[in-house]
Amino acid sequence: MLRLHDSATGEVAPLALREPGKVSLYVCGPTVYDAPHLGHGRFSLVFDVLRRYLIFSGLEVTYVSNITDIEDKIIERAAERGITESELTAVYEGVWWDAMDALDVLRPDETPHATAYVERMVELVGDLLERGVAYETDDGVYLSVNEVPGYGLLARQSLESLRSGARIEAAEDKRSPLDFVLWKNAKPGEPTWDAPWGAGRPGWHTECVVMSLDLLGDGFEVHGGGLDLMFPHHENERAQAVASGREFARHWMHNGWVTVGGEKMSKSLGNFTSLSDLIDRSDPRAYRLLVLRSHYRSPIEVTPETVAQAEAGLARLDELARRFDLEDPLDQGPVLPGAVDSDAAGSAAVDGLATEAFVNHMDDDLDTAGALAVVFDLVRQANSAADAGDDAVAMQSARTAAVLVGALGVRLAGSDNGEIDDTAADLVRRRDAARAAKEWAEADALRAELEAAGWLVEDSAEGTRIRRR
RNA sequence: GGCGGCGUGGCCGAGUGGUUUAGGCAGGGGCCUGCAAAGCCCCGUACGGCGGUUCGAUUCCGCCCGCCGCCUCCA
Repeated sequence: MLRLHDSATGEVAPLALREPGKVSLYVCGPTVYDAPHLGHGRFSLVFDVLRRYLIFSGLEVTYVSNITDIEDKIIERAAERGITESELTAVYEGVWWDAMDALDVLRPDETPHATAYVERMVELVGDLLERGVAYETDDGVYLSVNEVPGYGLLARQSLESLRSGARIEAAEDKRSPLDFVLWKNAKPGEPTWDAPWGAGRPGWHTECVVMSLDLLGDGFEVHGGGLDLMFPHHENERAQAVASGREFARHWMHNGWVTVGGEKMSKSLGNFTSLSDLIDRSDPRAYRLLVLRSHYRSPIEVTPETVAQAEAGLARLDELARRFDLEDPLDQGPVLPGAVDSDAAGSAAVDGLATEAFVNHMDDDLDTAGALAVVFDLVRQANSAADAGDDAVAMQSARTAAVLVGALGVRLAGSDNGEIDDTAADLVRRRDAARAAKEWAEADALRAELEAAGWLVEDSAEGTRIRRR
């Protein structure tokens, strides 16, 4: 059984299901006012891996991740560009999904948009006002954190210590500096929606509260996001839910930072910050492997060097797929638990011990680095057995490696050698002839020519093989 | 000020109270190869510092040093 770290308790605990066999995840998605950066990529990959692993474990998974399409920054950015908010968000939502597809992140089962849920948010705020836990000011409606049981749970600090650390000016009409806005009263030029207490727009990520509870129901299993969302973003979501008498998420998961030079990545740093840049400059699978190589709660360094290391690891996996002519495990979507005991190719079944080791690592709060080590051990075993002529063992290890790596969402680029054009094909023919005639100088020259054209050249019993590099 | 995280061999990065050990990348030696490439085999004996607990600590405890993060809208 999967055990996960819970940000609310700081402890690793078994995933508690509402209903046997089913699990629901809500992951805070992007605010679409700009292109995604590496941090967005990381959380998407982390929770995609979780989702795939839950499916691999045999659970029926419902995965919801929102698009926040109304927010201060959206309004500002749209105004700067002289376009409407919806024009702006349409553009960046498109960029978002392109990046997700490139990373092989599965589309969520539902992707609710904040603007489609404003009515429900109005109901929630109305309910909170009725219950007397929220109050109106000239600016809007605020939640009174003193009325919320356990406020500070995710910050893991008491209300008192939070209050003492508050660096904001004790604002306007707020009763407590920690009270936060649920509804912002209308300002000229801003999008507004009607509400009984006055037109305006939603405040503190009320959409996540409404959408998660609407789509997944009370007490859904996992709520996740980046570490920076823990407080105050998620704290405030929880506060709204709890204050309205609802049971919110059972587990809170937060992934660590992407760092650059040891510091939290920020938009002003480095040129590797854009997710699209990374995808363009490197094998998109490299980022997944990079994310997988470290624990999801640890910071990761994304540098040209670490990306290159990941690509080198990928090359090793691809080489395995090529050697054993393995199918891409992702071709049929997420890898299902049946993959480990089926015998689809009519070849040896998978390595049970290795699979068990893999599962043990993953069940331990997603020790993907350990799980990956199991996979690489299998790669070596497969090659080693094949070198020794033990094809049955080799095939079993290779198949197991493919299934397990597929369970993590890593695609194998086995047989895709790139299109071999006529010029290259001709060079290959001439090289084979030269080699047959033992004209080594000529063969070497032809190899150099192929390499200069971007081909990776390998000799084999069947003759010269080339593929794109 | 409050709260939290981290410091592992050239690099990245797991893990553990003690028998052999992560794993990847890079590097050295070897096998294979016409030469390569790929693959395989062998090699580095690492855990910030100082104490403590212990038969024994990188792993537990304390202190120190260094780095990083959160404390109102940042994944």
